[in-house]
Amino acid sequence: MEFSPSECISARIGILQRKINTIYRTYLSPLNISESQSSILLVINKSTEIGQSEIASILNLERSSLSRNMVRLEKNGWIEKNASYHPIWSLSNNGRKFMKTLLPAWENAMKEVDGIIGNKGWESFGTFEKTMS
Amino acid sequence: MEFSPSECISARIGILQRKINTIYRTYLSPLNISESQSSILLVINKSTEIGQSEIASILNLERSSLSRNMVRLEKNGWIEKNASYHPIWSLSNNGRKFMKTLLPAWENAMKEVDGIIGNKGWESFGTFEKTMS
DNA sequence: AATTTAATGTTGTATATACAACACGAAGCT
DNA sequence: AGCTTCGTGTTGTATATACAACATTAAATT
Repeated sequence: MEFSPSECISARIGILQRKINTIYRTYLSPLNISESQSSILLVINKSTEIGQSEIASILNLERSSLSRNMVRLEKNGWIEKNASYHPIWSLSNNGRKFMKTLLPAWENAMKEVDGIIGNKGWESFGTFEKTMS
Repeated sequence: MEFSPSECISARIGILQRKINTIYRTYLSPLNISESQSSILLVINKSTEIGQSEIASILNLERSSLSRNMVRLEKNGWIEKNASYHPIWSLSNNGRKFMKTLLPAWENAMKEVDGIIGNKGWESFGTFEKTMS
């Protein structure tokens, strides 16, 4: 037996993500936005205009998963598309306004994580991430 | 601005988990079991007998989330409990049999991840994990 | 230009997850 | 003993995710 079950990388990374997302939710839920939706907004905000498949590629999300996220974000009035099929997405006016409250909340979540993991955490995570890319 | 949005730890760890789970699924789905359910079976298998709240604590799962996972695992016939409330769980005969096919499949998933991340990946992940515990 | 093929988006179905609210049971307290 | 409190388990509701199947558009081939 080469590996011990307690080493299970999938279980371990799942535990870590649940811990991190719990922290994020304390900052994001007052704004009525989830971590997943926040991630997508950050991607759109960075690119100004971006195709749906490119968002899926960046976040490694299955097409159908992203499709449903986009419906939710659009329903919340934060994003808009230029066509019904193969849409190019951008933030709506409302969405740009919303980013002004989202970004500070997101920064606070990042700061709390930073206070826990420290430089050592950032560095080791970055090293691990590179081995997966 | 202290952090750049592209550094978002929650988004990044989500991407990594989706990548890893995709690998796991190629090995586990032929056995008709999900990664989450597999993780729980590994925990029960290790402890022989274990309370539900302890499983939740080990995997950092919300009570209600675990509750539904247990229903699914029980429905699949892999686990059994000694009481209807505050149950102590253990593998069923069927479950013990199933572990003989699950463990090799799980090992293959681990080996594929190992081939990607290598020693550097394991070490950096372990370092990161410690900063979160 | 018409047809075929590939890429992309959505819908059906199932699992996974969390929070809130509720239910139950075990200790403690009086 | 009766009541209260706390820990624990389940159910209601919403979001998140993936795969399969289908729909639609774009691209390529003839």
